[in-house]
Amino acid sequence: MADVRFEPLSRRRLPIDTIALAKFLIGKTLVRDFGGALAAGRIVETEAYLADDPAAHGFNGVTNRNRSMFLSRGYSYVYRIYGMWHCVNVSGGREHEGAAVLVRALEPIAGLDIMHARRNVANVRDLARGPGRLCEALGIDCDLNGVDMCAEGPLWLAGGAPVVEIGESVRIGITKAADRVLRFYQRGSPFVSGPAGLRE
DNA sequence: CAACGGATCAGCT
DNA sequence: GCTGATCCGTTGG
Repeated sequence: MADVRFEPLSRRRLPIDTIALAKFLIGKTLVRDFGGALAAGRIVETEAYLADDPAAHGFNGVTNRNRSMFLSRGYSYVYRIYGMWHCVNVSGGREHEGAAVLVRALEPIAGLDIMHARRNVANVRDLARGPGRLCEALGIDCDLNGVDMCAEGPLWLAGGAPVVEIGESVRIGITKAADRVLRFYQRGSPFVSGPAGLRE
């Protein structure tokens, strides 16, 4: 029987609106199960990628890579970036919509020894501050693409603190639609990625 | 602290 | 061929 703190969120609790989902996920928990050993972190930073959004991988329609973005909300979309890293999203919107929320940073809360074993950094702060780093810390790769994150399995979403102060900014590292304010973060958290000006 | 280059490859043009 | 939802070590102010 799993720790009650990590009970999966039910799909009907996930907002259908993708911007609302990106904000909703701040403060929730991302849980990774390595066959019995758990690692988990509190989500402190997200970005929304919308259906009519040139920066979103689903903008030009379904491809083999982005297929899981078009599932109903609450499934993982994992892809490889810059040859050596992975990024994990939570699919958003209605089925076939092609929206997603990128999980950009975590505050580690469980299984820190597991994360340290996977990432060669001294500080807890550097374990999962950034989308590539958090995937490395939690052992997330393309094998975990398309999993149901509203049920216990290798990767799922659980509850968290109900209220946090949420900051907003433009998204990081993109060139298309770079002026849209679709990044959300827990204001003031040292576990948020990006320059200091984008954490306040 | 900011800027820059290297690592490394799937997906597209 | 080129680009990219990144990270890290090094260099310079």
